[in-house]
Amino acid sequence: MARKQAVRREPLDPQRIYQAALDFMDVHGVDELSMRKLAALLDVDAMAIYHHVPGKQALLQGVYQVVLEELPLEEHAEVRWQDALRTLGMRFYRLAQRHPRIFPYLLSSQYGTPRELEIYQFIQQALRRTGLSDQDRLYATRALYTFAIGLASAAPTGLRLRPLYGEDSPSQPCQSSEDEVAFSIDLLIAGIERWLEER
Amino acid sequence: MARKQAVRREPLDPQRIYQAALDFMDVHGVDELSMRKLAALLDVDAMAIYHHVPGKQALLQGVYQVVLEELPLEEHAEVRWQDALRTLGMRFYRLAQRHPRIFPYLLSSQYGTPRELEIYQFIQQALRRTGLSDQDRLYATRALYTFAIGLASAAPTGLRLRPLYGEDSPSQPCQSSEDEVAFSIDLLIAGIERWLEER
DNA sequence: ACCTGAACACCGTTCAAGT
DNA sequence: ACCTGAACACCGTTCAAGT
Repeated sequence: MARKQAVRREPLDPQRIYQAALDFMDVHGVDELSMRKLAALLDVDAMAIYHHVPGKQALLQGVYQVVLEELPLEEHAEVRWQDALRTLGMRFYRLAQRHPRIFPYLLSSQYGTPRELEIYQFIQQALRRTGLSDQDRLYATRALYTFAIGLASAAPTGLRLRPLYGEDSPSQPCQSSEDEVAFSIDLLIAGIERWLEER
Repeated sequence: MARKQAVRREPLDPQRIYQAALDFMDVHGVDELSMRKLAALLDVDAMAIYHHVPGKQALLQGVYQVVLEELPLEEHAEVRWQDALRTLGMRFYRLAQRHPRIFPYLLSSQYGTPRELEIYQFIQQALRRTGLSDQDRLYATRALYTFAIGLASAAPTGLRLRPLYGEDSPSQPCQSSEDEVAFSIDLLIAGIERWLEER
């Protein structure tokens, strides 16, 4: 007991709190998390957390930021914009798949994180190489970003239609796959290419 | 007081409960809703609701279904698939705009409603007219549906990036518009058309 | 500086009881 | 059949106090 207290005495910073919350939610789901349980997990009084994180909303935002930081964003400028976007999309999909219980929920919590902005700018940057007009590039960026949000929200649970189909309709779409996501991204890229040809 | 009780004595059915919850959440947001407040709104003891709706999760699902039923789905078979999809997309966008406080949240509540399935099948039906293979049509349907979810989740709040930009960057994307959504949908449609040309 | 503990104003939900 | 009211096991958060 006294031993346990002695073992862990780093003084509880935001990163450690976010990480513990993330780990817990990955296992138990978003609804199960409470400030009190999280505190117990960190071996600390419930209210200690409030000295490092302003409240629950901020906690969830912090977790979201931590998750998004798992997404690699190095830019290789020599790469075709099509490949840059395809890679980003697939990575984003895999990230959402790694955290299926929390991604849809975090997306709904209205306020963005800095990392989200970086992703947005990455897309914008890649599209700069297409020669689209400013207006069209803005629109295309948002189309891609919107799609990514849909992907994160829907992919983990197979488009949320699982409970509506009977078990016995194997041809129905109950699992998303890498193939499918690649197809979707290519659809958007092909749309942009066609727009470029016709402009 | 006794008068008030006399005025409203229809005996409280699920539809009326869902509608009251929807109206409340449109004004006050999702987080503000509680079973107790909803009961007060319906002029009823808190626990009366449980005789018509199994619990809060079911309540939210019911509300989601009610909202989605606002989306018109009549099929005009003679219309080009491109136009059918464009119309559906724009209507879905406008619906999300009419309920900006609740759409992103309802999307995150994991389990689908029957109406969601109908929308999915509407898309599938429209794409049947393209001549895509079964596999490709399935993929394309899901790409479009995924995009719709992103739209509903992101559009109401301007892609959730608002707080990340300074007030003073007018060129930045803080409002989605009909134009922009139309552009996005056309991008996906163009992608499908190109796929058809190349197959 | 960092953490604690009691307290406040709520929750969703169960269950026995009322009419 | 439909509703009520008390009770249970929780919440997030505030605030004064401890070390």
